[in-house]
Amino acid sequence: MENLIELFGISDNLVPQKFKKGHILQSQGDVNSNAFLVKNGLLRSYTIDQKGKEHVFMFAPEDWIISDIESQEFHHPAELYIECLEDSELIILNRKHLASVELNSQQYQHRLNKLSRRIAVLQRRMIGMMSSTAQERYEEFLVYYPNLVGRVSQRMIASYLGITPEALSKIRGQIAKNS
Amino acid sequence: MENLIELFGISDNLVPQKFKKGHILQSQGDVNSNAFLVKNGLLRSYTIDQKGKEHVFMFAPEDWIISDIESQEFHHPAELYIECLEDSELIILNRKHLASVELNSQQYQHRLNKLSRRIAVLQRRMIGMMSSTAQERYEEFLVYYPNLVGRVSQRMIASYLGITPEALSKIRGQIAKNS
DNA sequence: TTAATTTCTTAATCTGGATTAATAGTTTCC
DNA sequence: GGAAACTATTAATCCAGATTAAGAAATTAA
Repeated sequence: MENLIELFGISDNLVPQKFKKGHILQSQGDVNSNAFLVKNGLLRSYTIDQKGKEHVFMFAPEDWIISDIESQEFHHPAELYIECLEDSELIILNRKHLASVELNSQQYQHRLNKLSRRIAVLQRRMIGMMSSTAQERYEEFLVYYPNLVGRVSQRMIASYLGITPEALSKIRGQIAKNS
Repeated sequence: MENLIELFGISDNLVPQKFKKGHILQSQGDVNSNAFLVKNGLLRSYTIDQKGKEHVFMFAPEDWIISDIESQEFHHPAELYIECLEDSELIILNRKHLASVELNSQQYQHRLNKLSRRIAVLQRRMIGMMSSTAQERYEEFLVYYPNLVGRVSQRMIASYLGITPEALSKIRGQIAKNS
């Protein structure tokens, strides 16, 4: 906990709050969106598009921070829902916490580092989306997030990969057969 | 120019350098990658995948900064090529410049803000990629980057959108017909 | 504990965009 | 200034993954 204060420069309201599986922490359109630090449990963010279809944007297991950056930093209505996939303990970081005035150089560097990593992940995912088949993306997912497999439904993995559950099921059948 | 110093905390080597259209500033695999601030001209970053196909990752017109964040921040070999699409004047920012020790709070905030915006753009693009048709993505591109249309070839717009030039040509034909 | 809902799978059919190919401009550059 | 190399377009064919449908297994709720 001290760690958090040191690294992020957050000094109060650090008591983790408990939420039940299925709880929606934030909805599309919300204007005062928060960031959530996962102490334990699992969250996901997702959108629902014009055609009513859900698309998982990211998963956040222990020690991850999840938020709709555009909404949080630039005060836009949130595009993303944020939902508990398991009973979770979370530290809620609102704009006030994150915009605390006096950070030291190390704390700023830490935040810059976190954001850079996020960009790197998105860059890799975007490139994968443009250049790899669904099967290749699934296999990469298994390598990058082995700890999420089994904890998250196939339906949601499919959604994260940008395909239907039926397509993922077929791919899994293929992989099982060829091995 | 003073502006740059103030905002970014970069104090030397600020002389812009000139490069010709077609010049490759950085290649996939390079280990000491830079960031490039475009004073004027136009750059793009792109990858070439296993199958030898090119995918445009981003365009950078005047006042944009372009880099392969993962390579630059985390010292990985670059995934992205960076190329001049027009004769350009650039300020090259190497790791030393960007890691300068003494930044003030405002300068840190400025950098955090820049990275957050980049994440917001990638988030929107990722969601669009998962939930919109090629035509919808093209129409959104026209709205978001009207100044790039005409300056960049159809081939590269198609690549940015994640489709072939033939598919984009068909879409353009459709749009022209229905209006 | 049973009923209702959700998840996963298999299979048939459909479709948006890829691939291949051919033609007509444009640029580039000896 | 002319050949070679790219760019854009149209059209025919193809295919990865979507859609639709239906049944079996697992979860949730009452």
